[in-house]
Amino acid sequence: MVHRPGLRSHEAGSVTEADVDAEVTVVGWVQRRRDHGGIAFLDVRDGSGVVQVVADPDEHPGVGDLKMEYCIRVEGVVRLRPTGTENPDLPTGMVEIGAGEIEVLAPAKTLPFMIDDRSEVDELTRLRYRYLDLRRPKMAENLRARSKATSAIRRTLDDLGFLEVETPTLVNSTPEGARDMLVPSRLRQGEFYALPQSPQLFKQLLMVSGVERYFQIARCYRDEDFRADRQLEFTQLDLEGAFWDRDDVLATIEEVLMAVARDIRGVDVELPFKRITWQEAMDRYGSDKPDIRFGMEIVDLSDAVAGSEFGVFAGAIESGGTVRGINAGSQDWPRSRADNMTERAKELGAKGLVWMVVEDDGQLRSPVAKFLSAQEQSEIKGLLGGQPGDVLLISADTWKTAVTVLGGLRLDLGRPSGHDELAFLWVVDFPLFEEEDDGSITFSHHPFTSPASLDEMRENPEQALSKAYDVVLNGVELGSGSIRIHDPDVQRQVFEILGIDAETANRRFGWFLEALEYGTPPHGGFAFGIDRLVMILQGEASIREVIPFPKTQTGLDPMTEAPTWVDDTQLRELGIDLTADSKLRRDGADAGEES
RNA sequence: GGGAGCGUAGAACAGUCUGGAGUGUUCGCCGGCCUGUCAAGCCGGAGGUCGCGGGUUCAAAUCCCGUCGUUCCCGCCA
Repeated sequence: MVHRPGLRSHEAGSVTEADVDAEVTVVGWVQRRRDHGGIAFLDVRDGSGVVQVVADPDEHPGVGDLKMEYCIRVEGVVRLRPTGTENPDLPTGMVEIGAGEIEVLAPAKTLPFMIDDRSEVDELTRLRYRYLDLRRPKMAENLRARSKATSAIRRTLDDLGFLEVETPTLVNSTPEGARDMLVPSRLRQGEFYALPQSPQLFKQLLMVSGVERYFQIARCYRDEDFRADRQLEFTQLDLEGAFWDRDDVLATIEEVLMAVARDIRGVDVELPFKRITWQEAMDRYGSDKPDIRFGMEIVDLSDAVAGSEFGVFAGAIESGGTVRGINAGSQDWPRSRADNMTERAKELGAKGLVWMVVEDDGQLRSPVAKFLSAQEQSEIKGLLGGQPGDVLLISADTWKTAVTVLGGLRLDLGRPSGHDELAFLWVVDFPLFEEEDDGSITFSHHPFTSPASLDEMRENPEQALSKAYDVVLNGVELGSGSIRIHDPDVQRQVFEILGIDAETANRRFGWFLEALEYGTPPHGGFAFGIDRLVMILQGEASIREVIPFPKTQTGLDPMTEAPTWVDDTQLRELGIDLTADSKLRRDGADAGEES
């Protein structure tokens, strides 16, 4: 099947010197009009690029009416631009089209904002007119990149013999993990579906079903607060393989990610990706998703200050905590900056922050210097490699808080702003469980993750490792996976450790436990966020830039104004009553719209 | 749930700290001129509920309180 040209003979961006003297028809939007009175230039843009059309106003008296973003069709003859007027910045810059016939296919209203990459427009306005925003070259390129990503994923997995299988998007709600997006049932009043947070259990069922290699480009939903890299709905590559162990999963994901990076960036990522254990990631970078594009690693200073007279240091160590530091390098360090960093440290959970500046003479300038012996100061400086001008930041706290705080400050102070470099990283050997604030135990990945060792899980669950792994790109968690539990008895034990008693487990997951009873192959898989991946590959700071129609931080689509109120008839069918407060606001909003 | 920033013409901003007539810049829009531009240029013009409500004041875009919207962050996100 060939590409059908439709109304055009040539794509605007593909007209070249080879087409000189050819009669061509191009269609597209008027990017710019430069009207010199006796001659007028039109930049005509379609999906492929821009070509210059030259019109004589005597022959085309209407050319002056062609405003920006008018949709037009131009017939004409391709010719070389006169010497000296070529535009080397444009792929079509050697040629132009001498206009024969110009037809307005559709006029355009005055634009709410300029369709170019130069103007920075408020995001609310962009989203209200997203269809215009998507015409901007950068956004059009982001759409294409996204398509390339899914295409590379499908091609790679198809080659590897994977089956693309769709799983339901109306599923059971589960109270664990993220808040579910709920959908009320009409046929079963009072009951609710949930939109899936991931196809987790269905893909495991597919392993039981004999689908040995499954994938799906799956829309997933989590009803949690927004961030620059979080929306209510997002798209994941979800995959699973039977008779697999960890390295089979990692190698497959590496193949996929390499293919996507190659298709979008044109670079070959080095395989295999680096690997780091969770413990090492936390110790060195204070994060389970380290950005390894820069150093500024966390250093353990506990031994150097164990006997210190400085109560903050000594106290932390005596109570089982630790003292850690980073060398933030050469920084301007006025009092205000120091205060800001201290505030930030507190925001990240610290009680305070010790800062030191290495002076030209090697002395440490710090509010706490007077509490530290010369030897302690010297050891701190030595361990952190402090050179004159360097700022040293030290946190004394529990291990978790100390490394997390320094990890956060490290990102604030050292993280590269762009995404030119692609630093993929596997984080492996995650803990199986983690402790909640109330002391209870919860899973760190999800409750279907296989423990690394059954004995360890039973005897020492707090320390037990899991067969879970994350892939990280430039400090962003792209996704995670694990080898799953395929033995129903092990699964029941994990539920029990999590405080889910047998009766509850059977009620909620009995159907799944039963499925595991029928010869379930060992299996494992992975899921990564396509939005986040494309965001980084495109050098964007927010996933909204690579999602065609995203929502604002309060879950609003400014264009369609979703979500909207529904009337009582609809609610009655669903057996749902609004609270008095919601009703008031709804009826107030309705009245407001009518007036 | 909490913290911070922002909200002034169709767009992006300056003006707000230190109150004094809606004062200004760039782009767009309207009209005119212009035969080689490519973010064309030149001349002229229109366009404002300073988010909204309240307060202080002789006087509020500016100060105070509240509220709405938006962005970023903390919590949250298996």
